[in-house]
Amino acid sequence: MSSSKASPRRSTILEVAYQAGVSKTSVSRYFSGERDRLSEAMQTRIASAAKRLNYRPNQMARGLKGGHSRLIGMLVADILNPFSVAVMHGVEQACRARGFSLVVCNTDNDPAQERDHLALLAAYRVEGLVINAAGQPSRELKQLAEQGTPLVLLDRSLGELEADEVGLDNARTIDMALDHLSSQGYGDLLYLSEPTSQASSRQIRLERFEQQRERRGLMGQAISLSLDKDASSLEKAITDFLASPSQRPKALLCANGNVTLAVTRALQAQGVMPGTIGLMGIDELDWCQLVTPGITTLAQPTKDIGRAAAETLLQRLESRGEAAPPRRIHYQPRLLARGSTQRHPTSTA
Amino acid sequence: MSSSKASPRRSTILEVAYQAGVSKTSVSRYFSGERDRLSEAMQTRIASAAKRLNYRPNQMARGLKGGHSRLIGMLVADILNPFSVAVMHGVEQACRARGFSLVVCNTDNDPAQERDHLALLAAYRVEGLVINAAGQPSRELKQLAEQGTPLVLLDRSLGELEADEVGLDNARTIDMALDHLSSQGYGDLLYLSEPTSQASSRQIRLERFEQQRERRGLMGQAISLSLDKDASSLEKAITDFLASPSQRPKALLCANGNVTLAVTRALQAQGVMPGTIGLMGIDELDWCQLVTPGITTLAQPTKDIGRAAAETLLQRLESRGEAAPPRRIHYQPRLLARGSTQRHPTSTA
DNA sequence: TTGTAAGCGTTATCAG
DNA sequence: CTGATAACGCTTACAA
Repeated sequence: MSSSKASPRRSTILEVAYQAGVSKTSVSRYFSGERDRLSEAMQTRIASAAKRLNYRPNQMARGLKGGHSRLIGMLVADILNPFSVAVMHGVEQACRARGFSLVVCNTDNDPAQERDHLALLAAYRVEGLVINAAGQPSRELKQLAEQGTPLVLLDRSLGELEADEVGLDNARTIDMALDHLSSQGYGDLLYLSEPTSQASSRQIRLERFEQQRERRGLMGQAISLSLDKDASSLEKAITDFLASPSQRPKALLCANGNVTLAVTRALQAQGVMPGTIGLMGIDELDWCQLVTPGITTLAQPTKDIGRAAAETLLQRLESRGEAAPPRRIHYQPRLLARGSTQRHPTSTA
Repeated sequence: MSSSKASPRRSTILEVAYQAGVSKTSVSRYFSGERDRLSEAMQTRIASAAKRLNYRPNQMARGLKGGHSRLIGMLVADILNPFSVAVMHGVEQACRARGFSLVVCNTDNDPAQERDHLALLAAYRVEGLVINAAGQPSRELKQLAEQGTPLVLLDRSLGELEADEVGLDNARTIDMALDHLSSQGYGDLLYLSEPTSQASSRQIRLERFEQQRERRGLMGQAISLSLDKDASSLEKAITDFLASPSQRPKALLCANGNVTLAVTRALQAQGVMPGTIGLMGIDELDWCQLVTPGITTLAQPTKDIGRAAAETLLQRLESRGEAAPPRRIHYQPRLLARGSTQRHPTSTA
């Protein structure tokens, strides 16, 4: 005498067929976009039966039969980073527009989680992969690639793996930063980056900085450190830089949004007044215009990047086995010049 | 003469069984956590065959047979909101820890997208749903609920729908804000909210504000407006408030992180100096401590909320059909008092 | 401990 | 235009 009304089991194609007085096949056709091959009468009957039963085709069964999961997988290195979210947003919209669903997995920059998630995505037979993940291509990833799962690398490239890539033009970005800083009169620069071993884009930026700084005859150095640890190492790096003797105006260049945040905090913790030192960051953040006197940034076109990634992937998907060479798409950043790289006119006179 | 090496088709349980010289069933058992019921010898043979073939069970097939997708669906109203992401992060971790995978769908606060996504999640037979979405329960959602899919509402409650709820203690949150503001000497308050029709939590906060403001004999008012439109209406509201004659110190209270951002921008655009007016927000953001003189906030325990949501859901899942009454879990915020609600001592003398 | 066989809900193939 | 029927890859009684 259980009073709980048994949850009306999900209806199947068979039940719809029965109610409509037609065959499974016809119902299947109705829901697979082949309605034009059914008589008006039949269409109506199926429609009403389906509605009455609240029928939805079971994707699991569909995927099983046809091998089409209509799923795209995405690996995100750090979901708490607004940049990643913005890109993901773009990827998702593009996928949806083409009838694919996106399953996003966050790896927290942890190779173990990355492997787990890849296994999961493989188990669900995703048809393609957008990867923004740590370091070396894991065995899992290579296998997926070998098995013919198309993949596009986002913001990072994985040496051994030949795949499409979408991201920022990192070299050009550094050049733009250097252009701006030196045109503002800064001649002694400290480049601050997160550890480069995990991400190729970090490596490229750092190398380019060193190379171009030298070529342009600017002073300074580049260092990379982990932000997870206590802030002391970062603060020390900044203090040392500030204390070092130099004739030329000093500026800090932050390799990404995380660094910009950490540096801004460190500066504030040490009571360094804005204007004492130049400050510029790669990646635009909500608050960069807000904190006095405004932080100059190079903004990535996150939405474009996301959309491009998805579209590159879906194109591969459509032209299976055509073995086109890998595509590399690199976007230009946009300079948002603000007060943090404006030297005080008063001190110039 | 195609040179493309045909992508080695994904291997199946049958192939593994064949290679290992055993039956499908044994392989299935091996991968379903029933290894202890297999002889050592067999385990080894299966293991090596599986590895050799790089075999992974097909979740689609699994789900089809057993009805267990091991999938949890989550609807997020606005993925670009850091609060949502933080909560999502918590949900995801908790799900993963219990062997479930999370499929996140962003609705951009759009009922149409919400319906689409719900249909999708239903098609993939998710076993449970975490919902943080707009307005009225859609027909889709009701049907899912009726069909017995457990769901937990996050940060918002949906009138007609009886479901578990996890979120902030909104009334208490408003009270804490009022306590803090009045203890700091502010006596004329403007409460700024996004439109309340979509989200119950916004409604509760707004009503509570009006009620308590009056009860405490404070001056002021509450208004709600859309942030999407041009900033002018917000700026006007603030200007009017500032211009209105009043003997008592004025303060702005922002209903959530989005509002805090918009208000901070508006204040800056109008050149209103910090200290001229009090400022406080619900939701902590990366930059609140950064913008001078630091913005006072009430921080939500996002991770706890996310975890609680997932765990409530998974518990329901385990105790099917026990028809326990809905659970309501409400968390307390944490006050982070900063300069923006510190009245200038100098002006007090 | 191991294997056999019957589905799970769809789609694809082939007839009518 | 419509409908049987055989897969798809896996789990799960039921046997042995």
